[in-house]
Amino acid sequence: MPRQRTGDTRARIQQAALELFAVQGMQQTSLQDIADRLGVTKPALYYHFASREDLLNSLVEPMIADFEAYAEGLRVAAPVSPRELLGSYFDLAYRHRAMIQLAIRDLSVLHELKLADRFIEWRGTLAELLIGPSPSLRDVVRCMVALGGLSDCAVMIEHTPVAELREAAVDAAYDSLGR
Amino acid sequence: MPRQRTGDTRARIQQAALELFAVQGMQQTSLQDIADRLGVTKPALYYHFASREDLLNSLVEPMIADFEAYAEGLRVAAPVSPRELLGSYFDLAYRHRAMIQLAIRDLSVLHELKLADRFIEWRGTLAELLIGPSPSLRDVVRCMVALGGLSDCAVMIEHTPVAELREAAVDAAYDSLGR
DNA sequence: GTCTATATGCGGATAGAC
DNA sequence: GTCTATCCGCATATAGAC
Repeated sequence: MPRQRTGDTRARIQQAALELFAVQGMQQTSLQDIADRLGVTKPALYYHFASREDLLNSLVEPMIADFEAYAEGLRVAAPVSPRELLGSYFDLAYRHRAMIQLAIRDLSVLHELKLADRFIEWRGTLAELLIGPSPSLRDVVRCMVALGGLSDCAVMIEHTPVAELREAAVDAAYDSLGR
Repeated sequence: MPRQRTGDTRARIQQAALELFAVQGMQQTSLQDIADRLGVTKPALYYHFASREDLLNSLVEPMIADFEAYAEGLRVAAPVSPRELLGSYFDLAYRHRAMIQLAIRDLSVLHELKLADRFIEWRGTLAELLIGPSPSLRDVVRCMVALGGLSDCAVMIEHTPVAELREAAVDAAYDSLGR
């Protein structure tokens, strides 16, 4: 590989980290591993990131922003049909499937980064749109099956074209709502 | 608290470990933490367990045995109806909900303990009974939504009486199968 | 921007006294 | 059965030269 033209080292660190995370998980990946993979030393990383947590945060940031925008958009937008909602939620999960796989594999890290609370909040927003406020137990259950199953399919199943997967997943999720 | 009558230290170690795991996760809990909680020192733990991994294994063992017996039982038993299957799977997940919560929170540990493969195998056994061999994409998706949603409900939702929760979850899962 | 060298701490694990 | 003392390795992080 040719040497990088200019100072995009920060981005290269992030990419190396993601590649290693995908193989061995976030928590099992040390700064040493990352530095080795780039052929630099640990202190070099500290020039670009204040701390390990700073690096992690920079990787998770884009997903957070997207999820937060999605939830906020739903809050202010005109009501949509359940199928539309399920479909757009699938798309959201699918966009960030790589990061979600990491998060699932290492929930503790997301706990460190204080994301768990936000996840719950996002889910709550969706749930209320699907089944309204003060839902019954049956509603809560159906909502958990629908949204959980939907994101599971988006993240865990490899299939192209995606449109096929999306349609099948939305159908199953919709059925689990029991109308 | 009164001092323990006799040498049930091994069990007390296991209990202390589980309590700490529930609060801070398996991977984040060191032997030092466990020893401190019992008011003993680290080497004392090594009298009762050969290693940290040995301790972890001893905690997970009962669940493994139960899951394996369940899968084996299905393999040899006469075919059951989808609703019966979903119901018994709910019961299984509910029995071990505490341990499953830990496992979800720390998938990497189960990876260490080489349980991931078995989990996949268990799921496969169930899936085949639900949708037969060589399933279509739509079948795979529906199966993932049904079984994933079912165990999510068994593990994540606090509700008594359990029978109510079970019925609602099985209904939702059954609907997601689309007949 | 990246290096060498180093501080500091915590993790699991063992030796050997009591 | 439990202790004190200790080894070893690896983690994050910093100081300061180039």
